[in-house]
Amino acid sequence: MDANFDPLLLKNQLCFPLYAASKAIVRRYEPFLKPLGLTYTQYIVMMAMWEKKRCDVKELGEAVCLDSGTLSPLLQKLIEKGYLVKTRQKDGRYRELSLTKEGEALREKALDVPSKMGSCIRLTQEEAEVLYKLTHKVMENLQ
Amino acid sequence: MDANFDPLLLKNQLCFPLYAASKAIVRRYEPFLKPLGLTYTQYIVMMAMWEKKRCDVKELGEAVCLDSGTLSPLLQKLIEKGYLVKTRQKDGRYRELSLTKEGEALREKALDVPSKMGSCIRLTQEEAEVLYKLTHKVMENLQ
DNA sequence: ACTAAATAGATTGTATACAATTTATCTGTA
DNA sequence: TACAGATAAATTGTATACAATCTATTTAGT
Repeated sequence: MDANFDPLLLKNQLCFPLYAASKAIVRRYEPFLKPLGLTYTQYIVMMAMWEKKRCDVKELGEAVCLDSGTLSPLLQKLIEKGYLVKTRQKDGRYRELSLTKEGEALREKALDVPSKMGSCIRLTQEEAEVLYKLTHKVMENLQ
Repeated sequence: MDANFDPLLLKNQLCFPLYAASKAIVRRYEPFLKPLGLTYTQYIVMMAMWEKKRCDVKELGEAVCLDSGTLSPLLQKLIEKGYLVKTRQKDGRYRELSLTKEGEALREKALDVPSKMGSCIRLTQEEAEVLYKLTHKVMENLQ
């Protein structure tokens, strides 16, 4: 460790560019998502639902890394937009979320969002793979 | 491109793990920052101020990638905590931000935060460097 | 069956984020 | 010197995030 190394300089931070890049990317998504009537977080939730078709709030929260404090009002908005429905399950503590016809149909309109974003980000295939692996590793390793 | 490749599966997303990792890291910072009376965003702003000593709101915003809509109320909180002061400049459109004695002193208490976080994240030196470079590259390339 | 502990989801309170707008001030030009 | 346009910062409105708490329901032990 260099005696002159300042651990509190912004340019010496690892987490700050991660945080800034994440925000910049979310911001860049918005024009592609606006025509679908979705914010980025709503889009993530819809991706989880397109995959699962039906699930409870807890399972959804684990898939998208959000707690009920964030999900409850966000799901309410997706229900009001007509993309999801929420029903009570036999075990009255659970709610079952499922896609409406409109929610299913929205997937078609979203199909080209990933490739549009891909060309905005402009990483090589290899760089993207390394970044993918490292961010997953951060999530797994964090303690 | 594999015909079975589904671009909308969460596991095929590059941005989602970046977004999730960023949030997880910010969450992990909080217990280290709580004793300093700072949130993560406030800590980023204080790092910029420890480096610059004095600057206007626009320059600070560029350093930390935040706009005046986020900074105005956040700076107000740091001023109320006694870490910063804000004064009018000759050009009345500008405000000069500067550190108070307490703001300067806070830096000493923050010195071990980076190493504490480093051991939470548990990447090798090389992995950290690659991640650092790739997140910077994303910021530069994004268009 | 009764009830304490556990669990799922909702609510509350605080703090970001950021687009869009507003306000205050300054600058360039006729 | 007016004054239109530009610029910095603040405000407004909407949407997250998340810790902490609350409510409804179920489960386990007796």
